[in-house]
Amino acid sequence: MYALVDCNNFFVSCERTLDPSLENKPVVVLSNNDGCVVSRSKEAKDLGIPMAAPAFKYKELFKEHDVKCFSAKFELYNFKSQQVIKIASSYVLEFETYSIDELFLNLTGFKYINIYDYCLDIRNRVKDEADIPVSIGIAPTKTLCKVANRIVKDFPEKFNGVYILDSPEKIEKALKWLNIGDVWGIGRKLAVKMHDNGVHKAWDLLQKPEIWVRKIMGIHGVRMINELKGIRQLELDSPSPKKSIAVTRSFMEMLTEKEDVRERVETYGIYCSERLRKQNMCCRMVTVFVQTNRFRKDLPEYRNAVTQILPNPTNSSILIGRVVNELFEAIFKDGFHYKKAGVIVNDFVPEDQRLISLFEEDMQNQHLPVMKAMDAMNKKFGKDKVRLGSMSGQNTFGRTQMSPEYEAFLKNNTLPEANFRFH
DNA sequence: TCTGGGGTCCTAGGACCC
DNA sequence: TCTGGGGTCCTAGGACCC
Repeated sequence: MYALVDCNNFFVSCERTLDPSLENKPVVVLSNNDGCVVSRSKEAKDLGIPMAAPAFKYKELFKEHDVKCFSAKFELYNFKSQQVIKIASSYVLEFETYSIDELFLNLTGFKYINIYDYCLDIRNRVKDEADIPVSIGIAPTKTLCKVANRIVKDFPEKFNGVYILDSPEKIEKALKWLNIGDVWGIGRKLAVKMHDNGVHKAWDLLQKPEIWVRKIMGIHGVRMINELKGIRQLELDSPSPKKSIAVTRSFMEMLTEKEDVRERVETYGIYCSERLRKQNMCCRMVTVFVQTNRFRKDLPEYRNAVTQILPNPTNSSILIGRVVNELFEAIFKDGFHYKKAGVIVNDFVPEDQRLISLFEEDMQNQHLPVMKAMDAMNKKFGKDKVRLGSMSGQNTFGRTQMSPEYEAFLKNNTLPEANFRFH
């Protein structure tokens, strides 16, 4: 059996650890620029605030019900996440950190202990020591663990935070209850296709011929039906090195000046380079994209992206900045209101295993010592304290005022390196 | 006025090779 | 004039996840 430990309303729960008076009140956490709702307390969900709701549309509702809003504080969330992982994973020999607020535990071989009590103990200790409430779903496959977790969350008073989904009877009952759109791996598009074909509950999918599933969903679908039947298709993964790094942001205000957008894009390129160096990796491909505000139908729309393959792999901010600049020149057009831009790097090679083109000058090794020195200084004195001339160093997105509790938190905690897919 | 960010994997189709 | 077939590799785009 596997267990899925899932933090309840994770970002909101983190906020509550700083300010316990938020308990039992509606609370939301907002994305960068305070644009969207990315985490909601139960009370906020009950008010009908959907996930990813644009904050501006709900201003009135927030006011009316005194919903507490917070800007995202990723340093805090990472720190709390590490605490939860450390406690929960200490109970097993093998685990997988699935995301910032979820981890799978391998309970295989736990024959002679009561799994329910064991997991209840995990839950209580995480609550006591990290002050984060979690739900635990236990089942023979990862996909069924997700289902079990869903059941825990939907019937809180019934299950006390832990539910085991093991017998065929329980599984059948659960799948006849679960909407197809709530199955792990069914997104919005697939849910529509399912409904069009009379598949409304998870159970309905199991009644479809495999050929059909294969055609509609590809290889995912076949894996999914087996997982739902309790036949394991997905193992626990060990952390794999990243295959791409992206820095993309919406701008607070729309930008029309070429130089303003250029400065942003170059800065994103430099951030990508820094993150590459942190992993001692070089990239062979750089992509730059720019786009206008897709919601403003009254303004002309434009979006474009372009990719370049580098002759020599690099992680030098200077070299990547230069490429970003060229690519930016290739796609930027005057006369548009730009809202978002980004830089993505991929196709990685370790710093010490680079293959160099015979014909192209290779500056990587000359730059590297300077770059590493810059990184060291920024680590010591603070982000962007030492930077290239092309960066303005201005903060690019707004944040609400930091609370005294958070200031104190930042001061008192050495923050671990993030190694997650963020939500 | 105001609408997130960062990832992974799969597939179809084109280019190219023999 | 008529012009095969199979394989690989790469890429763009689409789907999903949190």
